[in-house]
Amino acid sequence: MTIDDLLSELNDSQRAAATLASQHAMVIAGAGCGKTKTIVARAAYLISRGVTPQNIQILTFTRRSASEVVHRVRSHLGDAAKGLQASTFHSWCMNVIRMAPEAFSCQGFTVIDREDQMQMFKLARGGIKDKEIPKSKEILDFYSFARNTRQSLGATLQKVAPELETRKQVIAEVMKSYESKKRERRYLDYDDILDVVAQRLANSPETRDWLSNHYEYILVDEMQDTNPLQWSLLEPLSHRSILFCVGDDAQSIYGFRGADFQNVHSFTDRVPNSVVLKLEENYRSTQPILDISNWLLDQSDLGYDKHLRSMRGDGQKPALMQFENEWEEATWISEDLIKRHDSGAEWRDHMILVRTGFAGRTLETSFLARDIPYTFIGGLKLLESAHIRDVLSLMRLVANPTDDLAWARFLTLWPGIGERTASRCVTAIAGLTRIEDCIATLRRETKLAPVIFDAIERVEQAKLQANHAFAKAVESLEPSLEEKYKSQDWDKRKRDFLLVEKLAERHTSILSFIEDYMLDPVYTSEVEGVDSTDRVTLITIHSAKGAESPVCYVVDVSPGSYPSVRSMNDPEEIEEERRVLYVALTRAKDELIITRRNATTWAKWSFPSKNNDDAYFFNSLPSKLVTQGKLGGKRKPPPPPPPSASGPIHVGIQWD
DNA sequence: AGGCGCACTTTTTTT
DNA sequence: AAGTGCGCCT
Repeated sequence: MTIDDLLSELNDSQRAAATLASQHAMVIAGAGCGKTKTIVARAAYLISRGVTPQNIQILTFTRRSASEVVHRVRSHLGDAAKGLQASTFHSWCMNVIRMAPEAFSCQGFTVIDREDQMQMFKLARGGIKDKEIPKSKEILDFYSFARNTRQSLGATLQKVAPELETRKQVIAEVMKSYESKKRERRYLDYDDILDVVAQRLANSPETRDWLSNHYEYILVDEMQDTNPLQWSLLEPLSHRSILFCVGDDAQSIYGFRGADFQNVHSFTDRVPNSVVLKLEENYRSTQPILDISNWLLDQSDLGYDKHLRSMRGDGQKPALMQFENEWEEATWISEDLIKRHDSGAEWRDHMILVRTGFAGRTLETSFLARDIPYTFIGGLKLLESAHIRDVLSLMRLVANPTDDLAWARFLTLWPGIGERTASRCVTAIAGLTRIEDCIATLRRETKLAPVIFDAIERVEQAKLQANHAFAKAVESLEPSLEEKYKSQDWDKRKRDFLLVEKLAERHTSILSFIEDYMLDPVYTSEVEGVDSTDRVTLITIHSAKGAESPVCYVVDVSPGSYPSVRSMNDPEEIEEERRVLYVALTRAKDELIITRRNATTWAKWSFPSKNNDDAYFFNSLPSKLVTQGKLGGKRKPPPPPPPSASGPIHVGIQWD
């Protein structure tokens, strides 16, 4: 296929965007208006005009969209597209750091995830007995929000938790302690990965020149969800590289991570000599699906100024189904899926959108019981599950002996060693950077069983090949792990080990393996039923950005859930909830099925003061926009009364 | 004192 | 699924 064929598939506005001359641009595009298509065409166009693929960096939100973009450009241009890079901000920065570890002073660092961070905050908070300071999870959220918005702690607290401003000093102490421990142990948290690069770009003209020389063009997808920290990566490069950003203010759903939906509007102020282009024709959905989505935005006081027009024309009205409770809802969805599959539909054409990972669990159970093949995106990630973390802890401490979170986890796997003993061992080896020194010290000063040292040494000998190291680690830990998980799906966990070993084949270094899968998650449910690729997608709305499906179920659109009871104090958060629902509704191509149920007892009970019904987005939903499903909540007939007593009962063994 | 098993609660959203 | 709290055992 030639570039002209590709361009002729676009409409005028898309083509104008894709073939824009060398100028910074912000493309504002509604849901389903061909954002990905335009980015693909832009990249292909640039390459066809002689730009070296290596000099184009595409930044997307998830690894799925990254690989999709590259795949599509390749399918149009073939080998000419070789070397084209698309990645998430995090994996991009990680690659940059790997290109020149010395320039960023990041040799031998271990990337840590949220759970590790929380563990550290827990330790940092531990010494303080004040009951009024927030939980470690909250402090972590404040910390990360402050860094992503590049605000001071004071400004952050004022914004997200004004009632805690008087506690600022204590909270600051906890954060300082976290930061110094993090440095000592050579950890990089998710925010560090971006910040390290951002700091160098800001302070080292040399680094800035070196990096901007790499990129003639930077293409950014989902611009509305980028935050100030991410902007501090783009801005310095924009002096030499040309930015091409695509986004939709109405789909901004990462405010909790510091994104501001206004940023697509302020683009021309922030970037001199830039243009704004708009894509307004929707090719994804039929008009009735867009009618309800448009209606939802119209209800907002914020003027989104969005009216999606379908190029596909009329279609089926969305269905709104009412249920008594979540089990009834899950059962109906499962049975509806089976009905569709029986009449010839493919599983893969169905997507179930949920607000929380937790909410997916009931559906998961229901699918498992009925043998409906599915993938759950946004659920538990393979490398985050307890048994894999156990094994990784041994690999981590070998790769970075100052990693005492790993030491603590590894040591407590052995019988007779609990938190206390482990922490004493960790103290004994504090500051030692060579694994041999750690082993020697522990042998001398503690009474750890020799098998423990054998385990470490065996992994040490295999550390130059990640999959071998993993296999050795599993081998040594298997007896302990079997004991620990024997009543908890041990067979399934055992299968996961083989899978992770396979994933590790592509990697030599342990640290690069861990980095990669930390930033590039594999979900636990992708692992099961590897045989079939025809599966239903169960997905959180936040993970569903950019995704689409012929048939979409949007689950639990009930009072108290949209907006969520937790957001009702803050008008900004309510608006974000509205956008979350908007994203969900606009994923559907042909059929949209919205389910809801009576407010959960949980919501009513834990937030009794809130009137869920007043804020509910569908309160004034015009009935002509949907087909009301028959009320699923038919009450069961009352059970028959128990029979009355009919004489004494004799129980016991039969005597002959 | 420290380890460990058991019952109980508790879930926003992600890199 | 994992965290917390409690009480028993070594």
